[in-house]
Amino acid sequence: MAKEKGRITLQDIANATGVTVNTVSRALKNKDDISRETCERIQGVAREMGYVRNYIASSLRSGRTKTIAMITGSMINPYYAILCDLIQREALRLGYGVMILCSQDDPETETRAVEMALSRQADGVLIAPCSFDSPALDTLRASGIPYVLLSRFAEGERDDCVVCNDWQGGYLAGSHLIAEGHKNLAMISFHHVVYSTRKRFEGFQQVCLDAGLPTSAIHYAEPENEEEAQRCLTEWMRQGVTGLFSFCDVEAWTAITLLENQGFQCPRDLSVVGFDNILGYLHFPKPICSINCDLQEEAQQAIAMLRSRIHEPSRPPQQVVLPVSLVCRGSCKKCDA
Amino acid sequence: MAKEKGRITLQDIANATGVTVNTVSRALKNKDDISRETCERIQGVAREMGYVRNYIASSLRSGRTKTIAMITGSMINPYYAILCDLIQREALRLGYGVMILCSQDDPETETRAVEMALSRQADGVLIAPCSFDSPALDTLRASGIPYVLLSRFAEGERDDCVVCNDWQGGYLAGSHLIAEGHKNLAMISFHHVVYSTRKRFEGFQQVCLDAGLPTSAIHYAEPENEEEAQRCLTEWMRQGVTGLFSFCDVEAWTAITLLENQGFQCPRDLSVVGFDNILGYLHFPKPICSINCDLQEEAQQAIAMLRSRIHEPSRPPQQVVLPVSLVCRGSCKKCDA
DNA sequence: GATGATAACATGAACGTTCATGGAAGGAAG
DNA sequence: CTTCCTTCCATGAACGTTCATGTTATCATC
Repeated sequence: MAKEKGRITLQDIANATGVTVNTVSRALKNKDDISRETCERIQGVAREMGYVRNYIASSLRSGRTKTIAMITGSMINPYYAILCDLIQREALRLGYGVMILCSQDDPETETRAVEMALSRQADGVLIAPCSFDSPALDTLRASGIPYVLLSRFAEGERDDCVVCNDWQGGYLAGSHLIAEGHKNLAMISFHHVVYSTRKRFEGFQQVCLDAGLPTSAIHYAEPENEEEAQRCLTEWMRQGVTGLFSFCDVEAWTAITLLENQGFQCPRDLSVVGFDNILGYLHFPKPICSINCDLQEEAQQAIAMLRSRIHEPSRPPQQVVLPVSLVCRGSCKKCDA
Repeated sequence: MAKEKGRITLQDIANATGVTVNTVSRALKNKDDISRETCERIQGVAREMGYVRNYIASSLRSGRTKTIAMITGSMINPYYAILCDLIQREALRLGYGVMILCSQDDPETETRAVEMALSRQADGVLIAPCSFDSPALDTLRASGIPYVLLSRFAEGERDDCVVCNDWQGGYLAGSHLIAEGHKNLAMISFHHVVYSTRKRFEGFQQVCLDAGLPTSAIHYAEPENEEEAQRCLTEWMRQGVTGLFSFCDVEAWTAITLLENQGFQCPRDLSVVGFDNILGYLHFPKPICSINCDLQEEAQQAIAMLRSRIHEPSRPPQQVVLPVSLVCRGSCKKCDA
């Protein structure tokens, strides 16, 4: 039954069933214009012969590859790894393949990634760009390929994007620390991811001001490395800071460890709130309060938006901002002072 | 210069330069049979027009897609996320795209993933299968597509594979604990990944026996969930276990946290050695002794092996076993007893 | 100056699908 | 019986590239 060499093609099935390739194609796609029995007979033979559709040939003719590209910084970052996993899961469910491309936060590599997506004729691109003035973004916009920005806002609202409510997250984090009685707070962010960091701090700052804290009790730092962070944290402890908001969970963890190196303990000496709630996904049971964004929701929304863009290329850009919530898990305690 | 609609094709460049598509194709591939000046002229015009090769059309004709599929359980597991990142990085360097497919350790989804890889005409597949009797593996073998097993041995050495030395890792972990004076040891593995778990325990057991420990001082458990793990750990502490070898770092962390819930501390009450050394990649500074395998080496070897299989489909299967080493970071201390 | 070799391109077909039509058979309506 | 409409399938072309094979010039060789 099977051919001598290579894979089974529509022609092989056509020969075996006595119809033309076109009829086989339509039958396998369950199109109308095919009698029920012919359709079932053809599908039966196809299954029996172990046919798998050649998407390359299919794509060349139809112009659709049923493949999307996901461009992110690095999957060594658990946040992006989880997001990629969820994106891939949703895509597979819808019959899409996902080509994952990591830029390593390097603009040149990011451009190569975009070119790879274009040359592979991806139906669309999901991208968490390195920065807003990324040349890769320009290439993407100029190419005409559908795309959706992830986890980052673009300026001017000219792009489709899905993002969590960074501002609200910062507000919630601060509000939790304040509710626990803390009156001397700080935020730390190791890498300055322009948009997210700024928005999170703005929300954090706002709740502090709303609670009547003086600006002298609202600290902020963007240390370049662990040594700098160490010095910064030590200084904050000396100044009587009792509540810390960290840009993300990984960095919260780092901060806690750095503090423990100095003999401090969390939450005894410092209450800490993180962001992303990745520890929930990672099943690391170490309890860290965090701001949770439903990444599965983010993944599904992103793919839905991309698909709508694919089917309606000229619709106006949409921005989806996902709500966040506080997950309280024990890295915070009531302030004694 | 640009076309009205759609992308630039070889035909467009041919029209612009006054040669045929074939000549353009050869020029862009730097083939011989093209004069130097024509070649450079064509490449210049192509660059100017913003041409990107349509790999779909290219693949249909040539039979090569320059795309590989990577099938793994889940990228929520940092170990696989890191591996995927490194694989992708190496592939991009060599001009390959990577379609990443996660099986969620579900055989049915894994089969869908293999079918996706086949239908997309991937040049080859890297797979860390759910299990050895996975039906997806049978489909893969029957399809004739080049593939390499990752992180898992197959029985019978009939497949190409790249794996780290699990046995040696277990031996090293045990040897470190013994060198620190521990005489009552245990190994814990939450999920029983058949091959790796068994090999790691065999190595661990061997070094214990070599050191003259009685079998009553070599404990082992495969708890199904955290409650069971909790009971198990508590029991071991009661029995005087002072050294623990964990299947992987994530689980080591879980174990440590479970112990801390009971008032125990690491390394004060229990010395712990993990596996995979993912904390090094994740920049989580929490010090955990671990067995390190060079994942970048693993990624490069895997891709090299896959490419050699692609170019020489009938060569005998190869097995590469990568050496491991102990990374000592402070979750162990000398035994007081 | 006839022969052959080589360089530099052109020509036509092919990859496996899908799209746009075409057209035969059968039934219903007038 | 004609006309018209379905239903069901066939025919031919097309997607953009690459492969195998032709076809000229150009130049050296004897």
